[in-house]
Amino acid sequence: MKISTKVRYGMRAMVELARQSGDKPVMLSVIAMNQGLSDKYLEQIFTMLRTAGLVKSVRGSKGGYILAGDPEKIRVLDIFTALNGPLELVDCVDSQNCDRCDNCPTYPLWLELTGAVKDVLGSKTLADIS
Amino acid sequence: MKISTKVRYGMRAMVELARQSGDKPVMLSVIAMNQGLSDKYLEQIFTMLRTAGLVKSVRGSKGGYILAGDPEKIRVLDIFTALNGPLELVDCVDSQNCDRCDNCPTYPLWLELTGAVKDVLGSKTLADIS
DNA sequence: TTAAATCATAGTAAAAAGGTATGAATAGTG
DNA sequence: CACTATTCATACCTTTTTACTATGATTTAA
Repeated sequence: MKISTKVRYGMRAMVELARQSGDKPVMLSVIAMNQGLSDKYLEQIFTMLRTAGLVKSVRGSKGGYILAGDPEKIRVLDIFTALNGPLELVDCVDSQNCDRCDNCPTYPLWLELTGAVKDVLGSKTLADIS
Repeated sequence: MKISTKVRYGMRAMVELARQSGDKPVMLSVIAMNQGLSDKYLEQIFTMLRTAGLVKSVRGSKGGYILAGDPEKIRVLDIFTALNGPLELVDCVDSQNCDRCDNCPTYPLWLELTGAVKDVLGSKTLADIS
């Protein structure tokens, strides 16, 4: 059970974006350079962040990315799920696709655990960690 | 970020073992049957549980496994780490093997998150979920 | 028109997950 | 003692996921 590089890299990139918070877009190559990441891999990550509506892109020369809103309004949980997919530590937690779900002794445990993670991530914004 | 089948299967198996709590050892084939799991895969899982000192084995005919202690004394966290490996959501949390650790904005986040998970798992015993 | 950026899609090598298979070692039972 | 039932040890295998890399199209400022 590990946090993927997409989430880790993307989170760091978002913090950097928040710190650079001007009206001018920031190029991926700059972020990649500062954070020691691959340009191309970061591109994939930012495609996900854009699809999730967390950043806006400016195409063409002098383009780049900007936060889609104030860092205070962007929840860490939303960044996480954009890059990780839905936060469910076990498949049966969100989608009940297990036939022994209703008398499974461990189900409540996984539910509580997922809830604990969601609480931590959901209570913080990008501003909190920047 | 998902919980592995080893942890999930193993946790269920431990609950079953706790419920069958007699002085007689329980055969793996019985647990595998009841829980709908593969015998051979369960064997691997119980090897890990035994190595971690959570169960004791009785070899030979009429053999099987017994809990190494009272369900009240066996922490869910210990079962988890026996099957998952050390609980660190990110490598740098326990072993500081990242050179940007000290001025990494996301490090405290992953630390807190790992702590939250550890709190939930550490505060429960096998008796609590059985 | 050109250069600099994002966008889109495909490919790929390594690791991890999730098992199976084979046989040895051990111990109760007739 | 021989037989059977169990765990123990190891090796193997297939699929999925992870973590990228590559290629080229599209867009836009200058």
